[in-house]
Amino acid sequence: MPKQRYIERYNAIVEKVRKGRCTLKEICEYLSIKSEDRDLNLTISSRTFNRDLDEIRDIYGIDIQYDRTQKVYYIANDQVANISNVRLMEAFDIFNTLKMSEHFSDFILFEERKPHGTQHFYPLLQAIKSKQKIKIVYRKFSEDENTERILLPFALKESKGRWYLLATKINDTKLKTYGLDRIISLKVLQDFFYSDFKINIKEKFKHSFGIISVDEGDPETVELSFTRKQGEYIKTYPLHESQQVVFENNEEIRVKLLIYVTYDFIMELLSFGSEMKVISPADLQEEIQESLEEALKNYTA
DNA sequence: TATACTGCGGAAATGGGGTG
DNA sequence: CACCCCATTTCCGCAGTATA
Repeated sequence: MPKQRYIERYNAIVEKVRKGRCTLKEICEYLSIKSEDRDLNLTISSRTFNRDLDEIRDIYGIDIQYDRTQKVYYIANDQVANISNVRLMEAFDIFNTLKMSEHFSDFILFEERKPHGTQHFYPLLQAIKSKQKIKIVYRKFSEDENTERILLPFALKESKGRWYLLATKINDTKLKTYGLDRIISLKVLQDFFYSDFKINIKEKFKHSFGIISVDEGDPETVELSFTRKQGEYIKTYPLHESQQVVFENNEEIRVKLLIYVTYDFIMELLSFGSEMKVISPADLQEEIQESLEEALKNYTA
């Protein structure tokens, strides 16, 4: 897979242009410096450079434009593009590092987090971009047998260090999530689809915690009280994008979320143990309480 | 008019699969 | 496992086009 070289190049170009406006010459110089650093050859002709700009626009959504009057390249839509794209680039970087690691495996020891499924990352991205159907062999979380299915891919989503494919089955409008690490094999079909129903992925997941998508009901306002120590941590790594600090003193930090109360969210809450208390809503409070009491029974009985 | 962009053909590199 | 063949990917350079 010779993908890794040009993805590094994309990253290097974006890195450079992000730092400030620059001329083509400066970008080329930057690329040759990078080449020496990484012992690669990233230098390219202007033709390839232009193709790269198209690709970067396509994949990252970063629009690099040329300003004729000043003869410089710059990022046109940086304010919108920023966060999610940096994230995406990080993902690509990790993906590449993992790829590269095969060469260095004796010298660099990666955390054994099982990056299974990342090999499907790029083909999936291609399929999503060009709206091609895919055929996958999938091993369900709960079952042992593998099933084959044809899907219409829509998006990739990251949650807790894992990647998921959001896709629908044929003749079905319900969006499902598939863990990339549970996709045994993947084939991109030469069969294109037209999505006649609009799925607004971002909107759909705006109020969900992880990867469980909710089709019915409304998100709820959840208020949580953390101990000072845990609260500081939560402030730096918010549970959810809607998280707001409503109150804090020396003992506790309270935050508010607007979120679908799903199974995985509850599990997350339980993992805080005594460091966290649910303030509202009442039924969630009860549920957590019951779970903890159940857990306690395992030791007192 | 100078500079940047684009389309296209072909060369080189890469990877998969088959064969002995 | 080494080797070769073929398909695909990636890239370059040319030549023509667009833009200020």
